[in-house]
Amino acid sequence: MNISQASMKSGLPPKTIRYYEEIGLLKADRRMNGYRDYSDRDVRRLHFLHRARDLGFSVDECRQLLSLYDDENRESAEVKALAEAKLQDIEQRIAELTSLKKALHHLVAHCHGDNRPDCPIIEGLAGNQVFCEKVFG
Amino acid sequence: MNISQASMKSGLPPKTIRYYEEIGLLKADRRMNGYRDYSDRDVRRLHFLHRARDLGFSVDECRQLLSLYDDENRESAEVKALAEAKLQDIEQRIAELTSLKKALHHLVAHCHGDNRPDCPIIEGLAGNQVFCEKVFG
DNA sequence: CTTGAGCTTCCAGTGACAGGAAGGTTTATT
DNA sequence: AATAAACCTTCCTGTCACTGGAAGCTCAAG
Repeated sequence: MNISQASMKSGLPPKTIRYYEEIGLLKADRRMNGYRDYSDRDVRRLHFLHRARDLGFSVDECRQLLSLYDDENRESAEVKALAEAKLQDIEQRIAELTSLKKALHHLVAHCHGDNRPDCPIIEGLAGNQVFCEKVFG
Repeated sequence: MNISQASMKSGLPPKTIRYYEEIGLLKADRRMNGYRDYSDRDVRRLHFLHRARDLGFSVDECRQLLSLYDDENRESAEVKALAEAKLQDIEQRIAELTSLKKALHHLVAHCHGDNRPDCPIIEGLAGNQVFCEKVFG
């Protein structure tokens, strides 16, 4: 099937599919006319990539996952290790964002938000000690 | 002072400071020899940028914040609006990551992780309906 | 036969820098 | 005074994972 069919079935834009081919992630057969030709198996693998990317795996991690996907003799422990590492990444990012959120929330909560110029958010960003102590405790 | 002094005081790498100048965020005076020359005020503004970036504001948002920082007649409501929008962004990102985490955690939890090849993570990524229903309920 | 959709490749741009090369300046040591 | 080390400059490239667009094929329909 043509690339647009593969795109619809896998959920990946054609541009992305070509890009994956360019970086050697998933190469397609070619027809006489030069058009790419995707099999059902290709589509399954594209779909797999789509979901793995959506789950936060980098393209390089997807490369590993795909080779495990293709490997009939894989050990599930290897897959699990990858997934657990990614889980840790995600938890780390959540923790970082949560502390950002807290800090910003503190600042926002202390800003009266009217037409006067004095603003604890600006002071907080400036690193004004007095304001920071007031705001962050 | 030279760029490395400004770097140490503001916490931004020299490369970043030059980049900020290149994109018109904060331009520095020049000495006879072509070296950049930073005042204490410049350092305060660099420091401000550093904290704003750390709090998750994009460079363009930092541009707005910096002009508000410089504006003696700013209205704190304007700053607050920016900060609240950013707060929403952050909450959105946390929500997305949290749902990622859930999905991945489900997959990981159901993988026995031994030397056998059958693996709910791989099946889940492949979109295998049977496995997905088992794993995600 | 023409029109329009679909396919191809290639080039440029995104955000926010980081790394490194080539070369000028300043400072410290010998 | 010579030299070496450290610091500064600009410019170019690379990162990550695409996205947009241009120029030029091919294909299906009317």
